Formats: sequence, structure tokens, C-alpha cells
Amino acid sequence: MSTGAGTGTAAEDRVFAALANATRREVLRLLRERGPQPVQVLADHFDMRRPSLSEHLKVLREAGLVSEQRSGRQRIYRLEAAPLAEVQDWLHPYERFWRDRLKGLGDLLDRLPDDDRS
Amino acid sequence: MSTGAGTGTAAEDRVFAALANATRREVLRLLRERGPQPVQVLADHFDMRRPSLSEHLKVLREAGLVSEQRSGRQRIYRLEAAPLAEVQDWLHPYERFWRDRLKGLGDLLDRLPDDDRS
DNA sequence: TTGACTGGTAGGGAATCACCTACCTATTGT
DNA sequence: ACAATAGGTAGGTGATTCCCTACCAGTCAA
Repeated sequence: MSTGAGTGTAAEDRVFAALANATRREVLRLLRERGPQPVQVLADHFDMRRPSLSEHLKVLREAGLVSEQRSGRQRIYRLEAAPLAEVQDWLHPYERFWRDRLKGLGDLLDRLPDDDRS
Repeated sequence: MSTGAGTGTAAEDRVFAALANATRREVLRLLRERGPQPVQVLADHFDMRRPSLSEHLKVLREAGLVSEQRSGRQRIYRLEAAPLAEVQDWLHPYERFWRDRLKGLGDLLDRLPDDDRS
């Protein structure tokens, strides 16, 4: 609980809300695939005015998904993946549901709670 | 790509949008921990009128995250975890970013694109 | 210092969201 | 048939989202 990871609070909410928008997910993909980039380069990929992208970047920043580093008059945005690790943590308890289902015994487990063994 | 998984389309959008709401995430948790349940039992856990919960269930249904099975006058909702597997697939290419960062060589990788090796 | 450039903030508008109160349908029990 | 129960749909409202057009602040180059 050092970083407040996976507690199900406001931080979690901000991350999921940030990921709810396709433009913002695309920004994350660009930063992942092309490395850190200034705003304008990012903006070239979208059919959208720059101020709108700036607001998306703000949402991502407040969710901790990107960081900015000033370099002259540019702001270089960089992917910060740590909150995505928390999403994976959130996802983890669901994993056996799709795994088990693939093995064909999902129906049995679906009818059973899982908190007995937690 | 058989089920249209992870293509970055409307289906993906519906799943992320569904997960953006804390009430809906809580519904998923309840279905996971307690197994399939009728609407009313789910509704007891929320400070919200039943019609509102019904709409949340509709969003979850249209995202493929729950299914309903009619049993008399009840509707039993069940967790459908397959779309969450797609979220995990979406998450996967980001994984090395938080892993590598933990090892202290994140800065190097952050500055490099990753699509060369894809 | 003036002008170009980068990128954020202010404020507004249309659309969507999340809730509500009615109301409707279907099923079950008497 | 009638009343009660389960749960969805209709329609309305305030808040939030996502976009826009100005406009402002900081940096660099002449």
C-alpha cells in the first residue's frame, strides 16, 4: 500500500477514466512506440485542435500516466506506465475466469464465489 | 483476431468506457466474488435506485462484460470475463515499461521506440 | 526588443452520463 | 382474475466530457 496501488480509490478512478477515451489511449500508444515526444508532434496524429489535445494530456498527467519535461519552449511528454501496472493488478483476480472458461470448466466456477479462498 | 479482440475499435471502446465507472467495476467485483446474482441482490450493495443500476447493467451487457439468464421473473447476471482478457492484451505491450523501470533501466528504454522489435 | 513559436488556460456549447421518478411488461402465487 | 414481485423503459435534470475559438505566458532568434 505504499503507492496506494489497487486500493479502489480516487487514483484508480482517474486511471480508468483516463483510459476511457480513445484519443488518450492513442497518445499512450504513440509514446510507447515512438518514445517521448513534444506536444506538437503528438498533435499531428489527431484530427483535433491543439488545446483539446492539451486537455487530454492534462487528464493523462493527473492520472499519472504521462510526465512532462520542459526543454526550451517544448514540453516533452513521456509514458509513465506505473498506473497501468495497477490496472493489471485490478485485472488479476478476474484472470482465472477467462482462463478456466477456455478450459471448458468455466460454468462450474462461475456459479461459485471466490472470496472463500482469498 | 477471431473475435475482433484488441483491434482498437468500437468494442474496445465500449469495454474501457464500461470500466470507467466505479459502480460498474463494483458490480463486476460482486459477480466475481459472489457468483451470478439477480438484480435486486446486486442493488442492495449500492446507494442508488434500481433503474439506475439497470442502466449500468445494460452498459456492462453491451460491453460483453456480463450476461443475463432469465429464471422466472428474475434475471440472473453473470460475469463474462472475456473482454477483460482483451484489456490485458491491450496492457501487455506496456508491461516492459513498468518492469524495466523497476530494474532501474527505464530511462534508457523510455527514450527508445519499441516498434522496431514488434 | 520585437516577432515567431510552443503550449497552456479561459470560457462556451453540444453531447453524453448518471441519476431520478414514473410507468410498463412479465411472472408467480392466491 | 388479481395482487405482488422482478426488472426493464421513458423521459427529465444537473453534472461532466470533449470539442471549439480566443487569449496568455514563456522561450528563442533577429
